[in-house]
Amino acid sequence: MGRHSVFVKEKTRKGLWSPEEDEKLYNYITRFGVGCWSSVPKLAGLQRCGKSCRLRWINYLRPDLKRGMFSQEEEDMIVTLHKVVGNRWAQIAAKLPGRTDNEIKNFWNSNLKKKLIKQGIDPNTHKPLSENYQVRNETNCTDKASSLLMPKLPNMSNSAEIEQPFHFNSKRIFNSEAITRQLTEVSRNQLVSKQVFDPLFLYEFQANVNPIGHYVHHHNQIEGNQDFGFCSNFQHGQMTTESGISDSSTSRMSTSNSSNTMISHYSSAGIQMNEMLEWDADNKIDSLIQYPYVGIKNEENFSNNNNNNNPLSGENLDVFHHI
DNA sequence: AAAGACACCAACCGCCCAACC
DNA sequence: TGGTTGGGCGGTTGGTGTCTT
Repeated sequence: MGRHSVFVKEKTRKGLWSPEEDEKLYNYITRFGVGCWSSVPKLAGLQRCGKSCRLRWINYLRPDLKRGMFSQEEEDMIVTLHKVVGNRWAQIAAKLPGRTDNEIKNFWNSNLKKKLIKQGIDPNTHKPLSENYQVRNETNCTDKASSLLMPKLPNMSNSAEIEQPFHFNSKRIFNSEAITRQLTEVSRNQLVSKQVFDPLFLYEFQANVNPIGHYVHHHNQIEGNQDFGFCSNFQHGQMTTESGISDSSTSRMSTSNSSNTMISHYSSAGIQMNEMLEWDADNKIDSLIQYPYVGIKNEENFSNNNNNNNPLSGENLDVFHHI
């Protein structure tokens, strides 16, 4: 690892974290805070490198993590931001409270990328695929996303064919089909050129979902954020649902089936206009990312919600008792 | 029922950069 | 001023679960 000589000298564990390791790290950080990561493993009694501890904390143990499914706003937000900043996941994550760059990156690669391609949009350029396809064919481009998926693409000049979902895994396509059904050529263009939040769309979207199971998990996650992102049925490395099925793309539904459906859905995005406007890294983005949230009622402040929680409460530490 | 294919995601790797000495 | 260290980031990999054949 070159400069990170510590990792070579010390016997460091690799691979998945055990519940005991999680507990040690969690207890240490919540008690003493994040100082020098390189000293954390020793002080916390872990045989991990500091870098690994940092990653584990940031991507998994951190109390303010939202976890669970991405809401439609979050999806739109990611697409919109990616259009502007590209693969700068950290920048995108900074605008999505409770989400990590790694999480967003994975979600993009496993879900959004394909969704965009299905919509006839090149995920790299955010332009219609038909144009790029021609260019790529001419230049023999070996881009992974395009080259792998391109052979399956229908003729994008035929709008009727665009409506046909590709032959993805029948279960996993579940959400995507619902989305695709909603997306006429016009609406799809709107999605790209101007993000539009459509509650009805979401309502229909959810109508196909078993109200129990995956969904309940997410519901608890968002509205009952008292447990810092650890839900009561937390298991090591997994956020399980009542049906015992771990989260997957299949369960990426909007947030609530309660009477507060839309409200919690709105707030679940955890995005506020003032937060966006504070983003000085790329001012040109601001104008782009404001419109999806116009008119959105944000009754809860995700950040505040989290800040009000006590990270050292027994409830939070209780998560490890379930492991 | 079993094997292969596929999808997801946690974690690792390597590079970059800023801070420190 | 140059070397070292630590943190951050994006790309990639490998394990695991699920689906298809």
